[in-house]
Amino acid sequence: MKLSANQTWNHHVVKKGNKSLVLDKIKYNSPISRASVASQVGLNKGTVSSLVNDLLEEHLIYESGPGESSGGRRPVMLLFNENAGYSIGIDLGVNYLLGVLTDLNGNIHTEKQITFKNLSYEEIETKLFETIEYLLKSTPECPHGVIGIGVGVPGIVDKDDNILLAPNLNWRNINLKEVLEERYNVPIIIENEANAGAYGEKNFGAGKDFENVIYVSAGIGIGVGLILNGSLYKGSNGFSGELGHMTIQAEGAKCRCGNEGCWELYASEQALTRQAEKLDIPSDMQDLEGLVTLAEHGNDEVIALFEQTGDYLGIGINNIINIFNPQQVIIGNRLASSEKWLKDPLNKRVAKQALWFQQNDLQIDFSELSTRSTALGVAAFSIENFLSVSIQQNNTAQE
Amino acid sequence: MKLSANQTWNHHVVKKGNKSLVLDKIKYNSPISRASVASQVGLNKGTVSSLVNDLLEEHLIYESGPGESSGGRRPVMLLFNENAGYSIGIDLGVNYLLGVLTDLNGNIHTEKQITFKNLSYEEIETKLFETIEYLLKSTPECPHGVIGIGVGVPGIVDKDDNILLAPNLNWRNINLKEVLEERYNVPIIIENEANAGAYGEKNFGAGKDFENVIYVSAGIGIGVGLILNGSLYKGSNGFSGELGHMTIQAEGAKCRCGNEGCWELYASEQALTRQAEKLDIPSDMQDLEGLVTLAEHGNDEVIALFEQTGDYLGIGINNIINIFNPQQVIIGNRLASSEKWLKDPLNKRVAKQALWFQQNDLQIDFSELSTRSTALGVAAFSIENFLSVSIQQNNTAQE
DNA sequence: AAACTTTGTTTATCCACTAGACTAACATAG
DNA sequence: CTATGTTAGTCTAGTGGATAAACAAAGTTT
Repeated sequence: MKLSANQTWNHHVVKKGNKSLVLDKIKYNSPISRASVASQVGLNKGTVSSLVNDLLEEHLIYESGPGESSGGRRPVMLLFNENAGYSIGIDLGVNYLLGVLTDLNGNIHTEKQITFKNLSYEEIETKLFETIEYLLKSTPECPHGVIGIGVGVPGIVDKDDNILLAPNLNWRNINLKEVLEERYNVPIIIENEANAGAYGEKNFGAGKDFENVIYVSAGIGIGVGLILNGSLYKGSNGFSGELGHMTIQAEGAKCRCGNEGCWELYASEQALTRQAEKLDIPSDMQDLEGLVTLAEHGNDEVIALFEQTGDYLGIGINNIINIFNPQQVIIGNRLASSEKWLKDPLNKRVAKQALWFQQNDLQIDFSELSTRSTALGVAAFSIENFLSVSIQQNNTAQE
Repeated sequence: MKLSANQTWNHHVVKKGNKSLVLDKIKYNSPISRASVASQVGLNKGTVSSLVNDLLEEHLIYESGPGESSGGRRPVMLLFNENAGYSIGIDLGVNYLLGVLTDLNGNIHTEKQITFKNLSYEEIETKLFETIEYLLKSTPECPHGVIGIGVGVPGIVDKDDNILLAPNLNWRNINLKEVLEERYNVPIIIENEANAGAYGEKNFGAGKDFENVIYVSAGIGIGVGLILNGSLYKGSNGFSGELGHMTIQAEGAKCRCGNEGCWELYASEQALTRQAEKLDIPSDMQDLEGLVTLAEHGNDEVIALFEQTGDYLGIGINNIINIFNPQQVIIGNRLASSEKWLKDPLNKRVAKQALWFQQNDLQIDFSELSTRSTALGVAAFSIENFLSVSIQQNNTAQE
């Protein structure tokens, strides 16, 4: 928990902080008794009892039957009520839309995916509404209902959740947040796809155990989500992580961004398919899915292409390691499906070039949530927000 | 203020937090009355009175005479007691040693610089002791004496303040912290030179007003200090910011680190002097100082060399902007002395290539503290540490 | 001089945490 | 089955620090 700027410290803050500690303890160590919470968190038994009662009233936790005795009175076990509310997360891709309805632990309750091509903003908006409403209808009865809707988009999102630019969708300056807020009247979060993916993996996927995680979203382009000291770093305007346009080849190929030698010209899906055009393969096999099929069938040229891409991925990841000294780098998004061929050349490049001391305690993994990282990530933002606000509000709402 | 892991919230924390708020208010807005502190910080008048009394007892602040009346009783003005203690900061360079004694506001009270060449570790240690003892002797009488010693080194420092590797000094695995702790019995901080420089500029120099500042220490090599969300980011083992070994030219020139095309091969002092060797200039003018002199005299070849270096600096800084979306990038260390010739090509490169939205609210500056960034930075670490610990201790020490 | 303002202290009250007593509910030994 | 010991959870009194409001001090304004 962190204090917002210019806020003073008082008993309110203390209670909120401790309540959050207790809730977290229960969430990640359930089932657990009040006594164990007290001794593990370091709070007094009475304090824990009182906070637990609050949390029970708010339906954020519940009591299950008595647990095993360890030589005395049997404890009442407490569990996090993952069904106290549900969160909607939407991954809005360039030619697909993936919506999930999750409980408060990120378990998927309903999932809906549609694909499309070359739709206008209005048409996509309609599809988005349909998806959200489908998910809303599928929400089970629960104390808090749908606690928020999050949308991950392949573009630049500023501090006020405005979509400044989504090149592959041809969007500019779109205030999707306001539209959704008016229509659904729940908290809305709009976030860059890579940031969301990073948050998804950090909360529910491969990054659960680490504090410094860099998520490389390798899709048509490359975006990067930065989890530093356990929380998402967004930069001063929300534009951090544009590592796709990091120069790895001075005086290299021209990029549409105006720069030369950008990483994503060498290591993205786009780079892969462009190279594939030069090969002697059927034109309907020149997309990622086609190339994967060909590689599965042992096409050496295509496999070499994947390996080259893996190598270039390694160059950028080596830079990432030097810059951030992370505990973990996760490769996600579309290219993660080609782990099989990317992994070895990537690891080889890093092993060869990364400074020796950087290679200790370093882990390079592929996405665990696969195509769901982003959708689960934005769902996680809402959940996080709900839990902290909920704890605050009920503090003041008490008579 | 941030809570350390696994700590609970109680009255103590509240008091510490508020005391810190009050002290900061006085420090950065002095002279200021109790009443103003209360209304500006948002605390009750009585609370402020009590906290101010604590701070007075600890000599961290003092009362000056009465201020101007604004229609009622005249206020008693409070000021931060910058002379409550002094901090020693040492910049241990490859061939020089700069020591400063500063007050708690980073004002330099005593300064001592020596230069040397090719000394062994033991010899440098002796020089270091001499400098420290000189500074200790020059410390004025004050309530808290010397509150800490910090040393900035040109190398890799791990989480435990061990100097893992300082290539240009030929040091490996040196525990300077322990040596100094035993000898001087005050808190010791060892920090990488770039991290310290970043902290120095953030606290006392060009970066005072910003929360996301990237400090590029362009010396023999390149190191980078990262101030993210107002505090120094060190990575999971303390090895962040090795941007000197960021690849900007895949398949480029070989670096001693084992990698190819590292930034510092193109944009450091080393890069500059290596290029200078190829020019037709006297060999005793081939170091940075000589090149500066030649450039001052209008040597076109040398000026072109500086400009090329500025351009390459721009490439890396463009990467930095894409990665961090900072409010400010500061170029410091030895190359900052050549601002005159580096600035334009650097800015041109960034203006041409950085994404348009990244260029808003972005400032690229050269060091304000010039050669003193690192020394002041390590001094600042001790000060920061002293003030927070001091506030804590006196909380418990009260009878 | 009287009335008003502003500063800073004091007092009473409130809130959340702690320590420790107490009650409840179990296990185990005899 | 009873006595004793152990663990879980609640209750009570006490404490620390914050707040609100009254009050005292020291001005200015009319």
